[in-house]
Amino acid sequence: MEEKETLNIENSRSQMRRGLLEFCTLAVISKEEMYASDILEALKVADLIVVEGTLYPLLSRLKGEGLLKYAWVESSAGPPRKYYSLTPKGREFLDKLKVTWKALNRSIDSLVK
Amino acid sequence: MEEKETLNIENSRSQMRRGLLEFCTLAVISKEEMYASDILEALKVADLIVVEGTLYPLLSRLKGEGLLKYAWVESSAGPPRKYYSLTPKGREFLDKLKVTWKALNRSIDSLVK
DNA sequence: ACTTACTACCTTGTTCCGCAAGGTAGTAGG
DNA sequence: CCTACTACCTTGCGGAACAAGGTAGTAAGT
Repeated sequence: MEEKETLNIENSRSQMRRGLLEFCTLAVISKEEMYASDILEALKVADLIVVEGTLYPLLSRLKGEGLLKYAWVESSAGPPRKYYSLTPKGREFLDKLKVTWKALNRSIDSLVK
Repeated sequence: MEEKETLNIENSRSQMRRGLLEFCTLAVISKEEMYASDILEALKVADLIVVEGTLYPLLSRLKGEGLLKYAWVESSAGPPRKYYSLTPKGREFLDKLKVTWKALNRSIDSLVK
């Protein structure tokens, strides 16, 4: 029963990352059109572990909300890929999230300092 | 169907705050013993909206994990209050979360910049 | 040309957690 | 004594991350 404790910090870390995924996903796509594997890689480099089962539904949701669009692009090796990019609405949304992020940052720093 | 969009940014903001609540709650309690209303107030001041229905289960969970303890203190006006404080284990845990927070911060800044 | 490996898409079921709403009980004041 | 207030807590719901599993197109070896 006590070995849960070592897992616990990991759980808390996941919780922290949670909710930032949407923001980060939009942020990486805003720099460059990407398909799912690119996005996973970009997030992984920034230590934000995500798995396919999380990303695909997220991308679908963001597309459904009109924040993202995609284009099929044939790959030289393998099946075709969906390359995602931001819609104008997606860019506006990302800008708002950036503001939110900055504010949240200040709030938390004031609590933690 | 389209009026969801105005709600959407609020939803995303909540998602961002999510996962940071545990961290912030421990952080405010670490500065000073507090009971639930104090904690709610402290978080509200930092623009982290939380409600009772969120906080009570969280406090119970953290107590169950041995990160918090509490002492009953009689109030001059009203029912007695549970004043929470961090256990030694809670302090260690909070320190780890601070490190996590800093790292997360850097990661996200690198994605967003 | 057929089988194997690989890549890329997506779905299902579980679990966790925040939240809205509602519920209990002790204290104080008219 | 009864109404208002404060402080505790629980229940039911919904959203989202994740693990695991599933489909299908392409390529490469024999």
